[in-house]
Amino acid sequence: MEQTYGEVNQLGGVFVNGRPLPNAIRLRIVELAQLGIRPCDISRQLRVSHGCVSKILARYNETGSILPGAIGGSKPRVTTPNVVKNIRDYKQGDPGIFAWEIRDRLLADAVCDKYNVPSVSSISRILRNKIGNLSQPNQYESPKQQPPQPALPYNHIYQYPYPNPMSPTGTKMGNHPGVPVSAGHVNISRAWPSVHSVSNILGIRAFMDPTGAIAGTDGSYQPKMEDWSSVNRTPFSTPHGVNSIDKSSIDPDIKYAQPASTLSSFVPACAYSSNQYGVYSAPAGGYVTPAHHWQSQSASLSHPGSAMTMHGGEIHSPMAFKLPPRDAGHRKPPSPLSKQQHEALNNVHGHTIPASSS
DNA sequence: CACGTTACGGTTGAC
DNA sequence: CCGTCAACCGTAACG
Repeated sequence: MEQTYGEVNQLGGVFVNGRPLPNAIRLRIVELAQLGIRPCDISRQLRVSHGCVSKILARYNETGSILPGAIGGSKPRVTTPNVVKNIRDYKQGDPGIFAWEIRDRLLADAVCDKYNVPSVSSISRILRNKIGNLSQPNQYESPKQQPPQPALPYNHIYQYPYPNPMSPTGTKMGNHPGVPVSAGHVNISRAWPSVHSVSNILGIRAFMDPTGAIAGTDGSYQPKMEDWSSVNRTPFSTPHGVNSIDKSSIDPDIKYAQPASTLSSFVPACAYSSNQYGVYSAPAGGYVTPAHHWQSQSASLSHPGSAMTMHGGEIHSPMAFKLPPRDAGHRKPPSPLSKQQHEALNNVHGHTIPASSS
């Protein structure tokens, strides 16, 4: 059903209402920002609303992730069977106990951590609804849920083990190996200026959903981003600290990456750029190609020096269909960008879009 | 002019 | 299986 046509914003950029911007663009936003390019310029160059640029950048600064948040679904329930059970125990142990006292005890007993401890009102509700009259202990917790505490469904397994120091016990996510990281080489430390790296993302994505990675190629607006997004999303735990993403993971392509030179450092293996764009553009682009990882990467990395350039290069697909670029073209102000920056911007240019669709 | 914020219309996915 | 709901999205517009 969703052909997901893209819509065109005032800047001439294409977007799909309700859906996150493709990773490539998000990444590019961060990259450019790291180069010192101003948000307003990034906005114009990538044709993404400044509000969006602002939001992505802010999120990146805060979490270290460029990925969108998890869309849909329900918040993880804090009132897991285990929690309910404990509440019941507390109540039975001391019928006169106050909800806030129960809350404190949950924390004290490490049943919950500050991130998932139920609110006082929730506890009251639990006492009222689920526990009701203790007098009749036969009614146990919720009817069905019995599953091994779903803990945080949100960040399922993919949650990354944040190095974060303060991580609250509770939210123990599935930290641990499970993660994609397994991919052999971890780290590619490609020295991003910031601690966090964005690079992997792509990697992750590719890694997790190969098809998806190239996805766009088929013309559809990419298969489910949320998948990968969840990868690094950090729900609530560790409000910051998240640097998450981190490099660890992936970057399959990195292997190709050569010790790139300086610039490249800013552009992680370019790996991403290529396919990422596919996400949106691919279809029509004519790129349809065989899908594989394309040339891009190879090509690109090859020239360290010009790294960015190329990396953008592959994107060339003209936005042809849909919006005549006419407007955009000239508006570019004489911003004081360094040459390097300009280059960076340039390549970025042509992002296209899904428009096509059939 | 730059940019933070937010209303709005939209999508997604757990329940 | 379907509807509801709450989370997220990006744009547009306001300040």
